[in-house]
Amino acid sequence: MVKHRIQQTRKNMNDKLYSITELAEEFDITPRAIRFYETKNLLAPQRAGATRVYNYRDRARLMLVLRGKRLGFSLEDIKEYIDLYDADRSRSEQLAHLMLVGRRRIEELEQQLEDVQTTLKELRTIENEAIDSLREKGIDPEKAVADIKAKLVAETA
Amino acid sequence: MVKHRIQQTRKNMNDKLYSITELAEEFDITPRAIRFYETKNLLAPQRAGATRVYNYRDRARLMLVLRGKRLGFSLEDIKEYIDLYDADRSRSEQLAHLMLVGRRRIEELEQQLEDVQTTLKELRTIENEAIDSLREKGIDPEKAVADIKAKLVAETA
DNA sequence: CAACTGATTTACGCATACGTAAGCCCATAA
DNA sequence: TTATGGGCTTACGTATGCGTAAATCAGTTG
Repeated sequence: MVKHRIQQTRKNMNDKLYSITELAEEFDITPRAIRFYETKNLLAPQRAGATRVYNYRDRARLMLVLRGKRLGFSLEDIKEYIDLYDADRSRSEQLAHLMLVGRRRIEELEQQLEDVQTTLKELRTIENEAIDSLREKGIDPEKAVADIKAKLVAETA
Repeated sequence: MVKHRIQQTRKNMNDKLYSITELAEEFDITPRAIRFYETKNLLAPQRAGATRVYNYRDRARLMLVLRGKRLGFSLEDIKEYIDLYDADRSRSEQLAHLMLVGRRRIEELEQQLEDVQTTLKELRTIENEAIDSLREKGIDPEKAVADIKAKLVAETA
């Protein structure tokens, strides 16, 4: 029974449809951006008349796009990446192409992984040094940070 | 003696100066890009007359810029990051600010680390599936990839 | 039925990150 | 001395990734 309920739930999830603004609000982007991705062939939602209607697959693709953006890839690169998912797996030439393009991406990402780890180390070192310096001055680092933050917020207003 | 020689070597390394094209060629970018970074205050080489002369510190900064770019950061963000290195460590307010900005960057990079790892997993899965599919078809995956690669190179020419 | 909400297209605008001349200066090799 | 190889500045051009009207249209509400 429980299993059945879960199946139902998941089915409902997968059947769920989204408007462009729903997706925009969920991912904190503008409808304009979503439409722009469509012009770049990153999305292809159904239409109800002229109105775009997104299903869970469209939503998943959008999430891939946004992750790609966080990684600093261009929309063109992201398209190539998404195409890897949708690539025709029947022809062996396509499979080989998939491997080729995928491996290039993997190399890039391995470099990026290294860069991120290096930078994280550096930033944590800087942070720890700052904490030590503040303690030596008899200042509570956390309080100092909170104060600065409050001050910056105040300046914004 | 050996130590002395090492010192000498390092001293020579540190004293080494570079022209703009030398740096450009070393990092596979254009002199124009390097000059552009300077207009954005990411670099500030000495001048011999009008000619830019870069020392090892300038070179290190350039490397930081390029790593930031690989991470997908804007030049403005990169400047903020570099400024963390050069920040005034004497005033406690500066130290607190350093912590604040550094922590924001750390959060971003932790998200990015997660994204990179997730994407790498997905790509490796895709690659392995492609390899399996090709093997099932009695095709040597490595040869297939090499063939596709050669074909694409041929098309370019 | 008018007004309001939310969606669509078309189109111009804008910041980022350089590319690409164009024109000029300077040094060194032939 | 001429020319050839950098380097410099100024300035306009360009691709990417949307933002921002402006005008329109369909559906809902008072």
